[in-house]
Amino acid sequence: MDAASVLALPSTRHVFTAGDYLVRYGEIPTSCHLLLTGFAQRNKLLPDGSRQIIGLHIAGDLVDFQYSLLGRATHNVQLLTPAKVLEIPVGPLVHLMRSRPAVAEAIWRNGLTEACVFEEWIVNIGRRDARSRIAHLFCEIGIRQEQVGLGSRSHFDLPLSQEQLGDALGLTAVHVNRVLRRMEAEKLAWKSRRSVKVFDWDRLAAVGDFSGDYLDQRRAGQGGL
Amino acid sequence: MDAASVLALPSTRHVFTAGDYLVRYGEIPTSCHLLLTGFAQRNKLLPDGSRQIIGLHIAGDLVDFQYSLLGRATHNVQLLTPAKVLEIPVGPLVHLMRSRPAVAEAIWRNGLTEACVFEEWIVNIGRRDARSRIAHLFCEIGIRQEQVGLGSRSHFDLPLSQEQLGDALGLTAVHVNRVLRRMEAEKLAWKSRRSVKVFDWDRLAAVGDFSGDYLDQRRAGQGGL
DNA sequence: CGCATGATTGAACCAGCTCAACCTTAGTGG
DNA sequence: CCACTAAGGTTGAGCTGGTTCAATCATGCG
Repeated sequence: MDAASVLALPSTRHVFTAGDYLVRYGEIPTSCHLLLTGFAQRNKLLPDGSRQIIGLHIAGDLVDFQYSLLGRATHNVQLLTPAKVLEIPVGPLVHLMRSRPAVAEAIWRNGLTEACVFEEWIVNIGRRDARSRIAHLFCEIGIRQEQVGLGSRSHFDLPLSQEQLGDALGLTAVHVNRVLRRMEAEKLAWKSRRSVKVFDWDRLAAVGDFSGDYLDQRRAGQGGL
Repeated sequence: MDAASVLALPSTRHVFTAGDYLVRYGEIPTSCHLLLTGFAQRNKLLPDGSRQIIGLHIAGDLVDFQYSLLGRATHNVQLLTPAKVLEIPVGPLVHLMRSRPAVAEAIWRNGLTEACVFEEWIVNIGRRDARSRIAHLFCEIGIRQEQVGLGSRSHFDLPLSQEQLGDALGLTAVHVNRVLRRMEAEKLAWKSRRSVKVFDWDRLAAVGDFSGDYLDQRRAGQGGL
């Protein structure tokens, strides 16, 4: 199994608390992180102090391998919750990928799926209103967690404050709050401190213009991947 | 040379006109495209008919290789100008990558840089106002073209209509127009039909909160890439 | 010359922001 | 077990960047 061979690499286990950094902007990375439990977030800061969250990670995600191949980190990676993390030196992982193409291709496909998520985020932030953005994000996270066996699409963890939700969606915490209240009143979905309950999945997906196709990692193309 | 070995693959040359599709949403890709001349754009359509451009390509870009490894295209790729395109079957390219790790790694690094551009787009659209968004995009395209020897950062081609500029930046054509006029009056930059003249690069970069670091492909990390 | 596409401008409107106050909740220390 | 506190949620009021709609102007092209 690919996963087993990654886990067999030299690595160290760490326990972090919410808010801890896995990677800081500008750092030269020497290792990457496999999130065993908990949630993480990648973000960039702007000169005026505002923040944009550019991606979310759930347990099982190999958080920053791709980026660790670049000379400098282009963003921060920070934990949203206490978490257990496996820290894997980049060198051995690259070596493993060279010797086992199947591993390389699995990791690569993983990166492709991530790119598809990026695309969706751009569309979401660029062209949808607040309600649709929130709905789309809820759908994405619901499906991703269902895929790895954490909760179901109708009830799953999402430990983001309204402020952080705003930072992920290009919105203000105040506005997120109002829209969340509205979505509750509409019986679409309900967000508590750390989780989401979806009352009507089909309607939520329609509101968010969500199609989960792009999250399916098993799609294989011509190239033999 | 890596580039030479890619060019030595079986491939067919095509000449397209502006607006032609290289890839359509939902298609099953069997080949990828190297843009020899001209400009291309990747986009997604929304149910209400609006469009979000999620990336721009200039001559020299291997437009959609990464995505051709997925089962179905997740977006459209369309030409902005007449263009010469090399169409390369995916199979042989994957084979080449397996037999020549250096090629694989070059292509991979290329994909990483693209991911960095994605990140910046999310930040741009999510957290910057219209003037900064436009400034940032101008800087990005200017540097990218300078890198490959097409024009200079102070004067380069950018054959996007104001409508298309809006679609790339999450704005309206009308608003793009007004902001462009303002930027001209401020002697920041001037956009004609098909090109951009930058009057004051430093100020433009400051307005767009632009740092070109992320576009540098030569950055190499620990992994030997 | 005539047409089509894109640029420009004005006016009214509104989704989302800002500012500021107040409320709730979950810890924490005693 | 309770008082205290800090972080985050909720709400109101006023404002504004960007949108919408619609008309007019420029331009390139057959």
